[in-house]
Amino acid sequence: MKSRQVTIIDIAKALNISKSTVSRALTNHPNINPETKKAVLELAQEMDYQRNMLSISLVTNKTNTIGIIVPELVNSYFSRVIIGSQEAAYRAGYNVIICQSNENYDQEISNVNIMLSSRVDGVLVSMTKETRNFDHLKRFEKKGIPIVFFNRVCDEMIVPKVIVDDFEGAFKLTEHLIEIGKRRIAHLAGPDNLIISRKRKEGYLAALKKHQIDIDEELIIPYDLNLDKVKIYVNHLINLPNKPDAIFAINDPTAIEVIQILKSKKIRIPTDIAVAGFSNDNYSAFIDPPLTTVAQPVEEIGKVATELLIDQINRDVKDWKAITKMLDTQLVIRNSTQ
Amino acid sequence: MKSRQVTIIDIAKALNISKSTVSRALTNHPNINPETKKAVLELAQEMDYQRNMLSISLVTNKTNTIGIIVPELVNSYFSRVIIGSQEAAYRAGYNVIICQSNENYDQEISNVNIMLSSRVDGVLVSMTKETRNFDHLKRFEKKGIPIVFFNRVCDEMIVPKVIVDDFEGAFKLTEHLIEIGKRRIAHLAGPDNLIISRKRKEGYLAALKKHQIDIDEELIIPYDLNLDKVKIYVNHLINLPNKPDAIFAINDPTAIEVIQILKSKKIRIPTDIAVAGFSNDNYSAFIDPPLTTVAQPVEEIGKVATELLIDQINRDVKDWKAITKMLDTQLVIRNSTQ
DNA sequence: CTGAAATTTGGGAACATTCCCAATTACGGG
DNA sequence: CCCGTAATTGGGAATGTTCCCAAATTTCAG
Repeated sequence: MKSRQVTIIDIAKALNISKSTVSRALTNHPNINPETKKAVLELAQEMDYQRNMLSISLVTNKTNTIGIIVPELVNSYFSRVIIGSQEAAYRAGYNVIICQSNENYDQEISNVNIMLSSRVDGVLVSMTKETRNFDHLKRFEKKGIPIVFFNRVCDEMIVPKVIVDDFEGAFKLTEHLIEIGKRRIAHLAGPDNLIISRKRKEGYLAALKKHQIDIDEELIIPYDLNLDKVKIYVNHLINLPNKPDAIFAINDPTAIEVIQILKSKKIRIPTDIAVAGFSNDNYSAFIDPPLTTVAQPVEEIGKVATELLIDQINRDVKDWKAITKMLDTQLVIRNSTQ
Repeated sequence: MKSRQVTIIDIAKALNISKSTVSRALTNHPNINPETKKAVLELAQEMDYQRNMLSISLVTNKTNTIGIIVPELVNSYFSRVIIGSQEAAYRAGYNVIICQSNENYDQEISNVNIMLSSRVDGVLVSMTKETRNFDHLKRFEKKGIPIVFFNRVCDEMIVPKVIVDDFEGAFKLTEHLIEIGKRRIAHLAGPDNLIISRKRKEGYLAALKKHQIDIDEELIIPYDLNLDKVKIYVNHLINLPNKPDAIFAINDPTAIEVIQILKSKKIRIPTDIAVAGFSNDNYSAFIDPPLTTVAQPVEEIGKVATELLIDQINRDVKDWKAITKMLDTQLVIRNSTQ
């Protein structure tokens, strides 16, 4: 049971002045006698007054808070995006509230409601892997609350988006695998409704095509990003009559899981099977063998998305701009492929 | 520029009833005609009404929000605590706002102000490594806002705390190093003002004493947790005339850094020098060689701390209870020591 | 039918603040 | 010393909601 906090009215009464004057003193308003201001400031300090953002937000219709909706936090990718975002937000005087959808569509809807009732000034969203209907996200637009997508973006909505060049990253990576002599390159692909999954797969296919390697559908496994299933897929792949000599996983956690499984079966990496991931998560360099992957500027994504969002917040609805920023990736070659 | 949102008054006007009635319909108040309620609910849905938590919090003097102040987020330890906390908070109907102090005392003070002006119902705090004065944290207590410490706790304040048995963890770990035949065990210790640093060091010393190994002060290096300095200390240690045969680092990130440095110098782990850490961060199992460490139930810490906090929030100030929960650790032996 | 009780509704204060407009006070030139 | 202007202050509406109390309406026993 929180006790009542000090208000400007308490200060006003104590100094026998009006709350308007106290408000002016506290907000650097020009129309105030410096002496009065000094007295107010001193008493405020002494009483340990803290302004109540709730009422300020209520009257100004601005909370200086942005919301972030991510599928999960255990994944280091989203944590890092949040770190980048928080920093940019903090610098611009914004707070951040974070909601996890746990890759669950209904929870994403409930997250939207939380953001709406908290009256955030804008939201950053990366959708769940099961989101196929976007009505809940369109509610932000309808209410004039800017939304910016990152990573898992929504094609249907014309709003700012921050992504990386997934096609090119996957292309470079696959080409690298070909260059080291691999020919039967398997791909643990992501769910087809996510644009990043499709782009990465397209990059993979384009590289094979360029090097005139026949596409073997058997080597392309659509996978729902549930790590528990990786074992099944890897087992399936290595028991194929014509088994792969490389596995390109949709992301680093998956690739690391693949490595663990291959190691447990005494399959040599990369001699027997090379393994590569995507994202360059912060421990990918340390695992054994170190993982070849495609680095994304993850914190940068959070930062850019947040800056885009705050810019949007400061515009009038009719001046909203739907820029899509595509950031570059970088191939990071480590021992899992050489 | 956010546009005006739908309010209960809009609904009231549309249905030609009073805002009180609308409020009752929306809050499951018993004194309302079911028909009226149905009409209100339907219209609210249709107009996409979302209650304004700002005004609700203002009148109820309750935000259903807890604040978390942590030194940093890059560290996987704190991220994991937050995951545990968020889950427990969410289940109890609380939102979470997170502030990073970046291990900086002044920023911690500013974080306190943010929490105070956001009128959080309670706070979870893990202090910076430089915090030696606690006046800013005592302000919460003075204002009747419950505070719960975890990991880096404050001795001076009699409030709930959640810690792990650092002494015992360090003791078991050091004993393990002794059992595998190591005698000159170095310790990269944390800052002395942090209780966890002291406890871990005491555990280390107690194990040496139990096995009648002389304490060599030269092997105990107080270190400020700034990873960049690890290289200097490791270099110093391996250039000692009587160099160590094991290094026990205060935490996993430090231990991993130590491993990288030793590997770069072609020092064999664990044959020449064994390495151990503390926390069992989520990638410690994957590095090469896999790191021996002391596992803490990190998510559990966040969960327990949050539950303690919410319990405290629901009590009257005079019924506050200052329980300290000590959770158990577990020695995880991996190849970096065998 | 009547009147009392029960149900349902409305009005308005309260929450802490900002901001506009009006009122008061201070200042300075003639 | 007076009056116009500038500086400073106060009053009160507004923000969106809850909740108390009173008013209105309905229900039903007699």
